[in-house]
Amino acid sequence: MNESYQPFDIETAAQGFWEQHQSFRAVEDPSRAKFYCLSMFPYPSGKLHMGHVRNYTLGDVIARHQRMLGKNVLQPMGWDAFGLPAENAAIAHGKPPAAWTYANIAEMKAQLKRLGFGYDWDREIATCTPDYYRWEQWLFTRLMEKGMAYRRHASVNWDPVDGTVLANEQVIDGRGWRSGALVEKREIEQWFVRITDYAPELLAGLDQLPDWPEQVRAMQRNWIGRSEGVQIDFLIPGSCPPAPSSEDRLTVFTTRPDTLMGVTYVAVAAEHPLALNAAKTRPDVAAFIEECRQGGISEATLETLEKRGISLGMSVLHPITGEPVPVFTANFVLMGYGTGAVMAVPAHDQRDWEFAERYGIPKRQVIVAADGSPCEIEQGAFVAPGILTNSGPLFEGLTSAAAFDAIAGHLERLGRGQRQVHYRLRDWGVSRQRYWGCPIPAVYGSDGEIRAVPADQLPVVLPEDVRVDGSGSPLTRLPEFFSLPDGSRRETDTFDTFFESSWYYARYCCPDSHTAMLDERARYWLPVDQYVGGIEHAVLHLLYARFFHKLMRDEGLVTGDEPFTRLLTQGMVVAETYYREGSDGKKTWINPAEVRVERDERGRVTAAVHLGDGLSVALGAVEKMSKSKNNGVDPQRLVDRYGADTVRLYTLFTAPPDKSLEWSDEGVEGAHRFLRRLWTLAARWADALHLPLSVSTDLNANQRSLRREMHHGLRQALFDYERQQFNTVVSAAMTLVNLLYRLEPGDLALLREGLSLVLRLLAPITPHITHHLWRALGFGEDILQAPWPRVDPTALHSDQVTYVVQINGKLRGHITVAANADRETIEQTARTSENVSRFLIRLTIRKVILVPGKLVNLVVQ
RNA sequence: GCCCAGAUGGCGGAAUCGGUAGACGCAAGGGACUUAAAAUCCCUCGGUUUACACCGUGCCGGUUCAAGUCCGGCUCUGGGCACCA
Repeated sequence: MNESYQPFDIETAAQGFWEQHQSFRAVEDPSRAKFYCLSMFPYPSGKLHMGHVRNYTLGDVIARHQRMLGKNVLQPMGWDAFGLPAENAAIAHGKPPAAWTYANIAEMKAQLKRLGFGYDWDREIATCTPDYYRWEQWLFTRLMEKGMAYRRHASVNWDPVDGTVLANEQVIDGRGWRSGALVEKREIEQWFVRITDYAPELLAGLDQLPDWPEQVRAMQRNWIGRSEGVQIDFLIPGSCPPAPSSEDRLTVFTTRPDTLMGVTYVAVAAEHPLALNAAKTRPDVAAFIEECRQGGISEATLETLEKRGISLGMSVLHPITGEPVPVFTANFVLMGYGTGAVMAVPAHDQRDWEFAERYGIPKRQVIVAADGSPCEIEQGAFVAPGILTNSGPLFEGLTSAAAFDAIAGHLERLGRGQRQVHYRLRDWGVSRQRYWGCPIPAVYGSDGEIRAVPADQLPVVLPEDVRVDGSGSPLTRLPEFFSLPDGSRRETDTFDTFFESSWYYARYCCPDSHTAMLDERARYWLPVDQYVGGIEHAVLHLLYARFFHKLMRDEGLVTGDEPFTRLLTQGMVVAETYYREGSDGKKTWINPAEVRVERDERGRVTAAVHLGDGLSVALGAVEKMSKSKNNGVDPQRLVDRYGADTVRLYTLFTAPPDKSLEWSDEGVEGAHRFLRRLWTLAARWADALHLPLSVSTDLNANQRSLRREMHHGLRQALFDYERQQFNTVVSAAMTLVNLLYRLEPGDLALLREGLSLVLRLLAPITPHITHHLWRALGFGEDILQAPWPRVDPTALHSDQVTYVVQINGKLRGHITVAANADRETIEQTARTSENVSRFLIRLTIRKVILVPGKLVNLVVQ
């Protein structure tokens, strides 16, 4: 066996072995338990980044672990190939998006292979191919027929200079990213899918997902945002009550009907009909509405705006008192949520309070604290539930909860209100006015009718030979695409790219099915047993995919209600940032690869120096690897230098999967050092291990103790595999290797056992080196086929136990007693042990806490 | 602004059910080997202290024989916010 570790030779050989044996080809086999392990497929941006490497290493470790446990494993890979960056590249470099995308796919696929991930490449998918997207077009036409898809007006970001719709990402400080023009909101007709019809089920289903992180379920729960409230009508004076219509009343939705008696104004969205109506005669209102049209549509932008409004100069009638209530239009009321109008109670809602302060609107307190504690509403809103006051004979003195029912019931009897369940979740707007996406399969007839493209005319193929220049979608300039012989016009919008990523997990089961979206193979493999991906997808992607699964279920395509049984959300990869500040205050960011840090004698970083010019650079914050901060580390450079196993080991060892991973070059060096140590250990004993075992199975006391340590470490590693805490799996493996270094020629049996354990424990993590050493040490042909290791319970047995002795909870000593010692003996030994007894002089023992096998705490006074 | 996380040595992190804080690794310091360097091996490594001991898990308070872990109140950092994927 070679004395030194040569990762490139053994990694190439191992990958050749797997390819030759088709080790990762997944074949349906009803007689075996299946395991479907899926990592979120990448957008083919050009090169793998460290986030990909981390994601796919985690997925591969889980897949290989399950394979060694004997499961029939499916682990596929593909490409989320539609999207904005391809159009940006087309604008910047004049490359057609399709060519750019396919070139990137080829490059990234080679990188994935080089990292040794065990994918079944026969099932590879690229979402930009008609074979794939035709089926989501087909599903959409089914949704159109069912009324699940519909058209309505919705806001987009509009760049008035480029004359194009902008993504939120392309709006920077309220301006278009290329033109620099102030962005406006524009209302256009768009396609929506009724995800809100499934809101109750999407919410309830979260309770059926015990193996999802609670954090993700909480985020989805809040996103769906179920709230119980009351829809309340405020009549518009002068209208005719006996003939109710939407014109004679202003309807608001509130979750706090108990505060109804404290309403001092009503606010409507700038796009609300009442506001638009007032604008016809009021130039100041028209100007305010115009002002509200400025700026982007993202919620973060809208919610951080300064709260402003203007009176519409009209009043509506309070549904119970009949008093007039002034109406404002305000920039914080969203037309898209509820009824686009809210009742305002400044005394009991902080936003209403601030608005009232600003515009001199009275505050009327109608709730007091239930415990009688004072609350001064001039200092701020009192938002907690409490006891009603100033609320008239019907409601005075009720609790908030009782008042909810009493007021809601009263309004219902009056015909002025109705209890309702609302969801924060909005219907999914799927239209994009972009080129590089899946064409929406709809046609607008010359008769004005909107039709779905018939199934036998699918797919609607996206033309790939186009010029993209950033001024609107090229499809709208391609009559050969949109103009149909019968005079009708094809839809030129494309789908949101979340459409493709919402069902790809199912298509991997049968990527070659040409007659149906999914076939019976999907019923074998689904649901996905383990899904791995970034926490940033906690809400949108993971909610849309759950929704799509239910849509496909209702089409009879899949069984089961949820697509992903277990979810692992990995943290981000972050790194140090370095910069230099120019005289104009502008920062130039310097890549960590070009920087050397200097440390003081205690290892603290004191300075950083540019490798090029030797001059100092400033240290920035530790941030997510990004182009803008130039702190990305190219995984390819590391693979080239250390090999795939080192990169895999490092990403797993350096942080727990769900936490952010801070990059360190020295850490990579350390991971590599460990693999060299493993190699050296194996090389040292390779010849001896090939001899027939002559060592007796009777172990001496020292060997029994070593074997106990070994199985203790193994137990830890197996436990951590189950809970997917791979950083401590690696720690346990390192501890085992350290232990094996202490063994001598007389311990060959232990060495053989220990090495076989360590190699199998590491096989999912560093598959290449373990593949090689398994064969080199004569354990077998293919470590993938080896049985998963098990703890030998007899190895763990010991007849002595060490106890910690505390006095009043402070550590004072250790004692060792027989494993079967009784309570009396343990206490006696603890009291009289050397380090302990001197602390007990002149003190009385009040109580003794004994935790069996662990600890004695003497409570003294 | 709203929702969700996180904070432990110089650094990444460990501590499984409330029971020895700092496993494993990195960096640093000292030493061995070497003509030298690299590699490798050995020792030290939270703070104060000669020592005994005391202090120490973001901050303030509480529960408990015992708190990094549980409870209440904060601070700061990060992720998401519906057209980035």
